[in-house]
Amino acid sequence: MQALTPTPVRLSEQLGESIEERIVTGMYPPGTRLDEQELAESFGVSRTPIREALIQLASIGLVEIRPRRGATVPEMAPDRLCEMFEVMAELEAMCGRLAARRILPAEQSRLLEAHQACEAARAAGDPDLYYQLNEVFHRVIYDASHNGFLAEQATALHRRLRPFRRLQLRVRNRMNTSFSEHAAIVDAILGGDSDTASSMLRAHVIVQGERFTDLVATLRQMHNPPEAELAQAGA
Amino acid sequence: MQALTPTPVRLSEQLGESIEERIVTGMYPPGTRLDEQELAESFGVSRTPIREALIQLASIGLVEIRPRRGATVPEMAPDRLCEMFEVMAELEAMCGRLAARRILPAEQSRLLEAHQACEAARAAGDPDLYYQLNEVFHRVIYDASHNGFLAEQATALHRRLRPFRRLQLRVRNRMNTSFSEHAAIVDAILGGDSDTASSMLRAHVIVQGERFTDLVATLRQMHNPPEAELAQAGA
DNA sequence: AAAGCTATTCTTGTATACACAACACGGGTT
DNA sequence: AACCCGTGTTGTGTATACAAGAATAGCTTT
Repeated sequence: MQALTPTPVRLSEQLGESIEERIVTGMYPPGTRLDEQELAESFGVSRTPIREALIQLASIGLVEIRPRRGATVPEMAPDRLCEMFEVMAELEAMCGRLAARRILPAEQSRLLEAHQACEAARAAGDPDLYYQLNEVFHRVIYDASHNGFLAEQATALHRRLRPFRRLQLRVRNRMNTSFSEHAAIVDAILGGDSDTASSMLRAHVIVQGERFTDLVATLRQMHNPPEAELAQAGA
Repeated sequence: MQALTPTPVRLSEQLGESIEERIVTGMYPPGTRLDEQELAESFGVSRTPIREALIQLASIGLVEIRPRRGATVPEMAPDRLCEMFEVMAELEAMCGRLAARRILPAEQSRLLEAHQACEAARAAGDPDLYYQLNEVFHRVIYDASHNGFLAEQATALHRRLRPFRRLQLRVRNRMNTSFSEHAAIVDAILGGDSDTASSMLRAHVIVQGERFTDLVATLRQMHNPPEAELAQAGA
């Protein structure tokens, strides 16, 4: 049946990514019931690969499956989200600490490039572009830690927090402060100062999870699909 | 068909745990091909729940699924294992740091109880019992961090490293050194010294991942199912 | 005899069918 | 009128059937 692609890979894998996309973009806000039949029809496949995708997403924590009661998008309590940011901060700090000690010349170049790319986006005042390049920047640091498992864990959690980060980039002039923090982080890593790199990265991430009120506002915004944002951009 | 229980929970869930058990106990050593039909017959169920269990295990990293080529128990390269211990050490350190600041009176009691239970096992020279109580000890610290997400992550990784930890408890007098390290950790946490708690826990875990030769030996032992152990227990 | 190609077989991936539990709705009773 | 119980419907959980790709073995050819 294959409604999506000539399927060189597992269909359930692709479905998982599609469903994940629908969750993190807010198309399926927290609390949504994920009916297997509906999803199956929506994707033009049978229930089997849908189930497999849901199980996979459930084991990452992106959906919640209760026996005989189906799958739902879990409600992210604000404190839960803070916990996740707290862990993210520590993972990033660890990446920075290791990267400062282990980074290779080629990676140093990549780090500088990523940083300069962010600068361009900041100067242009483009939050969406900055958001995208910011991901690259952090990913370079993950890889420079030379701990593949750590990099995987960090990437996974980063992806899961993606929607929240993204919305927070629009508050105040977060983009500018974020960029100046990046500069200090680059200095510390390139200078081999692992302690500074570590603590700066921790602080860089934690600020996003610390502002409770911002966070709650962000969550509310996710529940009501971003009409305000669209209106803002459109008018 | 339900060969296992009157199934109050998902069958694939239980099958996943059973298969996980077979993997971590060495019944399915790294590199083993996990044939869906064989597993299905072995458990007296159809392929469907087996597939779901395998997918779930794959998303935790406990098995590896390559499209159209089936599931296998991944070969754990020693450096990969070191990476995992490095991350585990950092998670434990974070738990300790937070626990030292946030632990409640009731949890303080539980920590002391767990520690004293370990002491009993150490005095009795029972590595298996010590191993078990050691898990409880660490779990108390995870919970005392009052970061549920962190506790989940730490528990998951701990489980995944279980078989390696377990075998390493038998080398030298690891049990005794482990216990004295525990004592210092308890002091630091109860004394509210988060920095000490953090660095002691980091060191406590990292030693297990640092000794490359021990680790390689452990891996080899996993490939040749533990006949020595069985003979020891049987005779 | 060795190498390459083809056919067969075995296993995974997907679809469909069936069973059973949970929820909803309606009728009866207190 | 409100609450309880039974029945119907909906949707999950498991089994089975079918299709397609990958591995293998046998055959042909050089």
